[in-house]
Amino acid sequence: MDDKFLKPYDPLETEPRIYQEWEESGYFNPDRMIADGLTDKDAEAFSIILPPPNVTGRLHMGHALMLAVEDVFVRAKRMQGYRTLWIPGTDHAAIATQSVVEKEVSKKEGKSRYDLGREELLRRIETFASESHDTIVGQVKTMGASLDWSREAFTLDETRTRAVREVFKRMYDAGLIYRGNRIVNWDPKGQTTISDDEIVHEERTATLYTFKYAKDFPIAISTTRPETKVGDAAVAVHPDDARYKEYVGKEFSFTFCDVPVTVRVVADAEVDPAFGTGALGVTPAHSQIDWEIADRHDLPRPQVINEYAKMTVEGRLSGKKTAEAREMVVAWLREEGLLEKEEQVAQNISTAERTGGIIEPLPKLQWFIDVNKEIPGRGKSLKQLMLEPVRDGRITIVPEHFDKTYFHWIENLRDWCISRQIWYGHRIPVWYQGEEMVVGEAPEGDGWTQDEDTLDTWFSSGLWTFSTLGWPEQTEDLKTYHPTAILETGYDILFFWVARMILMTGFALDEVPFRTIYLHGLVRDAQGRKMSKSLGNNMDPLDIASRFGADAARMALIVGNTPGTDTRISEDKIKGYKNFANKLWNITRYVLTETEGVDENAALTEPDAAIRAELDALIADATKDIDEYRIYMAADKLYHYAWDRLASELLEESKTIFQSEDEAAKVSRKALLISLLRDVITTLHPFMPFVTEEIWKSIRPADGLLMTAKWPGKTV
RNA sequence: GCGCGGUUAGCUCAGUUGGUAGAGCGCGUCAUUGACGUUGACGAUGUCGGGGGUUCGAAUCCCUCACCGCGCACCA
Repeated sequence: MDDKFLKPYDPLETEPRIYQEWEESGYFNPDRMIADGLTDKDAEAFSIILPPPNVTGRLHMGHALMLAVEDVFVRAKRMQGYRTLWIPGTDHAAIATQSVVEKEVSKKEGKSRYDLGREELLRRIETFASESHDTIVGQVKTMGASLDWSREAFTLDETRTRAVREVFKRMYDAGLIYRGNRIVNWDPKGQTTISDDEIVHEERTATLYTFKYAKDFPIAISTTRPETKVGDAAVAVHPDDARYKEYVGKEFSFTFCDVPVTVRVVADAEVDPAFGTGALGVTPAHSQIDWEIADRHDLPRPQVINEYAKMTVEGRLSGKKTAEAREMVVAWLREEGLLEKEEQVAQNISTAERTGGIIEPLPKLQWFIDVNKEIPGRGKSLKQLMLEPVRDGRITIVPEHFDKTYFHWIENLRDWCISRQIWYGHRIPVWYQGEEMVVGEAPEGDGWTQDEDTLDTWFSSGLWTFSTLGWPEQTEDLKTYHPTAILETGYDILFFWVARMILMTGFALDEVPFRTIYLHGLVRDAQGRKMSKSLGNNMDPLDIASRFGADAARMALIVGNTPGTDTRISEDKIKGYKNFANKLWNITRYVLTETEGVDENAALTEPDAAIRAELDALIADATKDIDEYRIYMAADKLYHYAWDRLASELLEESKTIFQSEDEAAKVSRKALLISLLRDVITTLHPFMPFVTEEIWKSIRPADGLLMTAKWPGKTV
């Protein structure tokens, strides 16, 4: 027996060494598996593309969960003989990464991005991104992820840029991408537009003011933003509202807080006659809903607020911030005796997810993807392209009930604003010269200027399953591994990302990006709180791995964690699985000691054969659990078998047998123990790859790496 | 407002097609030079949120109510 078993299992010493062996073997790469005859070249493919972590710093426990779950599937399938590929990568995460670096620069040097300039800021971001990348790769390896590093991708590298430009051009040519002047979500703090999904609603109390524009104006209106009223073009009332019927169609001009304003009274069914005075002051340029009302009634759209959330009108409000302007307008209303009522109301305010800035709806010339337009030659819209595969079962969501959330979101989807006024990211592939415009690749010759804006980061992540496989080239990888088998990610990015992948893949490849969406929940602390910097309850996967081992962290994240449900993690739980690793270690020590030199193929006695059959049944069960995405159950079953059945019962009763005079029983039991241990270690490998691999070296020294061993009972 | 999920042992959660409730942690008692104290044995605690229904039988299916959490939308 190996001397190493005389000491308790030491994950810290073992894990990095084992990972290095795996990497050096080259077997994370399926081509190598095939070349060495470990995988059949005609075997069914099984592929997962790693959701690329943002290069914004370090990984957290949510990433550790993602890696653990995906590695379980990948290792199990690899052992079952599938042609298995798991591709790593990172995401440039445009807006997220740029804000982190901007904050840093502002804190350390007191400089804004405009002080640095585009080129210098980009240089800083790239340095930061590359450092983050290296940290992240190190962390991913620590967790034991069996990723094929030879195929690593980055959302902003050359191949991915080619894919982005190609999709952009095809969508543009299909008339799905258009440039339009529309009201967008402007983040004055980040100085960029953002999509609807990047908005976070915060509940606050606000004052609702009820007043008339002028003494001789017949209708009172209510608003929480009186400063915007200098940009009003209409007052809208419900068509059936008897109170205001006589005014519909009439136009009124007056001076409102030094600003000349003309409003028309219009009838619009969207207006709720029961709210406030039943009359709505319409500010087309600074409210989404009002913009739509303006569409219906052909109203002018005077802009009165700029990109810095400052007033652009003449008079006393000129150049004032909106908050200050609001107070001035209220003061003016009081002076003029126009204010009728003030009340406190609860209000959801829109803020930008990344910067916390309060969103200012502004009309701007931006790029959009039309989700409702029929795709030429396809007879359906992008929206339908997103709905159909989930409806007809080509894509399954685990857990299933999330399909309702998915449908609900898509049905309410509006055109996707894809241009951003930040500098880090894929620059919009459009070049201008005078009236001319070229889309796709840079045109020859001088005098062309590229669009200043960059693309929403989700545009490039939407291509991830096929851009990582080399598209638009028709590569072997693309043919073999696409569609991918599983997309495993957090339910919180179902819309941001998952839906966009279905959209992009449906459009570009007329295919689904994956067959199954496995959604994991949030990892919370022992008290059920979200992990956050401000609470100081973050767990660092590296720290956990160094104290308990990555195997223990993986088990703790997987057992009892059902898809779609948040999970709590505590050091106690992780410690429990560290003990389990040691338990396996000691089981091995006992079996090795007792079975030295015995015939492992000896015939089993009847009772021993029954025990062997019992494990076969359990493994069949656990295999089915893995196939049906219940890895939390598979892990739990194997854990209990190893500890409660194998160690506590079978090993204990073996002691009696080994002390007895029954030689046949002894021989049989020894062979049995060897075979039970071998299969327990094998089937636990996807869950606890390090300790099982280390044990394998001692129990099957001639059989190569456990990661390439055959899964008992099931092959592809 | 619309939608989704949850409510099971002190705590955290499993419970796959309906068949008289499970795990981990914690707690209690006992054991011990044993493969392992990172141990073992034994033990206690449950009107499975309330009510109703279907069924021979419901934690599980249906209806309803309550509370908690989340998502989307949003009233100006």
